Amino acid sequence: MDTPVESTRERLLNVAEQRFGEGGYEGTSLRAITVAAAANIAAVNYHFGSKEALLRAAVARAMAPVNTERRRRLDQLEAKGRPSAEQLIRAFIEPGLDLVLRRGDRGAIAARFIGRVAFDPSPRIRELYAAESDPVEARYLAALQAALPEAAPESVAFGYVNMLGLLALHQSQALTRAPGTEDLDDPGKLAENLIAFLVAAFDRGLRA
Amino acid sequence: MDTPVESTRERLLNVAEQRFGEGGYEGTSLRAITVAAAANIAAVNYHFGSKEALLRAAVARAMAPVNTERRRRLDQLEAKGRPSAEQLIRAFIEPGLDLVLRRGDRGAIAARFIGRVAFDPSPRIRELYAAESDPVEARYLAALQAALPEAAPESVAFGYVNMLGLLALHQSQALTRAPGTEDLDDPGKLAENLIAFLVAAFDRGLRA
DNA sequence: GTCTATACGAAGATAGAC
DNA sequence: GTCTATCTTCGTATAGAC
Repeated sequence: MDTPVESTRERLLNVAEQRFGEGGYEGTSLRAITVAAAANIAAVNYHFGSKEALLRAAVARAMAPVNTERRRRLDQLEAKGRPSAEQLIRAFIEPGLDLVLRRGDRGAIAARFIGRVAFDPSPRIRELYAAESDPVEARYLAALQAALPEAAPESVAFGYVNMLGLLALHQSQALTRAPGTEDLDDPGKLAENLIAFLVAAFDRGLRA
Repeated sequence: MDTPVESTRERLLNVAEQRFGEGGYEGTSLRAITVAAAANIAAVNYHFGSKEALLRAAVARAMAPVNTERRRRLDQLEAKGRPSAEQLIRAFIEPGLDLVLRRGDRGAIAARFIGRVAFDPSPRIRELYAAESDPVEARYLAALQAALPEAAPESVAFGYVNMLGLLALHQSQALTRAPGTEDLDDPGKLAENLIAFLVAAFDRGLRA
């Protein structure tokens, strides 16, 4: 087997994912990233163009498998008829947490990174995340509305925002859990707890 | 009537609340704050000691009325017997959103600020927020557990984290709402929708 | 006690030589 | 692709005016 050395570009993306997830975008210097990636200060500018473009590339790379899996599950569910709210919530949450389930620490780092980006204080940065998750968002909203015909469209949108927010919250805490919730470090348990919480809220907590 | 001019210290706190809420802690420079507050660059260091100490003072000032009101409501509820989950959730959420309800734009700025601090990428900063909300947290957890005797303690803690997260999410969006949820700009409607969402999730979405 | 002017070292970003 | 030089802006510290 080969042991292909990671390219400078890949090392920069890996380190950026880790450091941006730890300290946020503004709180992480390019110098810290390039030192940890054993690259020159100017390498970021060469490979990506700017600090923000590096972030954009890292978000796109981290979100790609999540979006692919969500699309796949939606296709599969819709091929069988009208999906239930629970099926849709599961199809949304599990790909987000599978990052942690299936890829170990590497995936947990990616999850934390994604969660942090989704909650970043800067609108510019949240828009990056929104742009990456937009493609499937409209499909989820339409399917959720069909599954919950009695709920007002604004209520369904409200529930979707909450689902996105709670997923990002737990993703961003993937490596730093709050006291009293340590047993949620098991990503499978966390997924089931979160899905149960959201299903109850969608089924009975949305207004007409 | 007097029209007492705000002190430099007050102007710095007001501007910090606004700018930190807009751009985050790392994304906001002391220079931007001092210029907007018509103060000298060294004023922050003189009045507060450091940028972080300014943040700490702003958090304490913004959280004080929220904590006072939460304590008052808890006292009142517990004087009447064992409060329900819905009563407890309401007593937690409403003071957080009343910032917006009762104090107009000034309150919305404070709410956004608090929401952003609660989700800051830096653990140091989140701890500032946690330290300010800690005093009432233990009382809420105990009361929620009593209201939901069949739920496991970890599940109650999980629900509490979610409640805190969703409140912070909607607080931080106080001035920048997502498409499709504009009508939640009415803080009263937002509060009722959020409470209904959480009550359903607590009552039927927590595991034993 | 308050506030101002000024300076320092670290960091972000980029242009151009190699 | 890499490295160096350079410009700007950052948080902080200090000396001294009012």
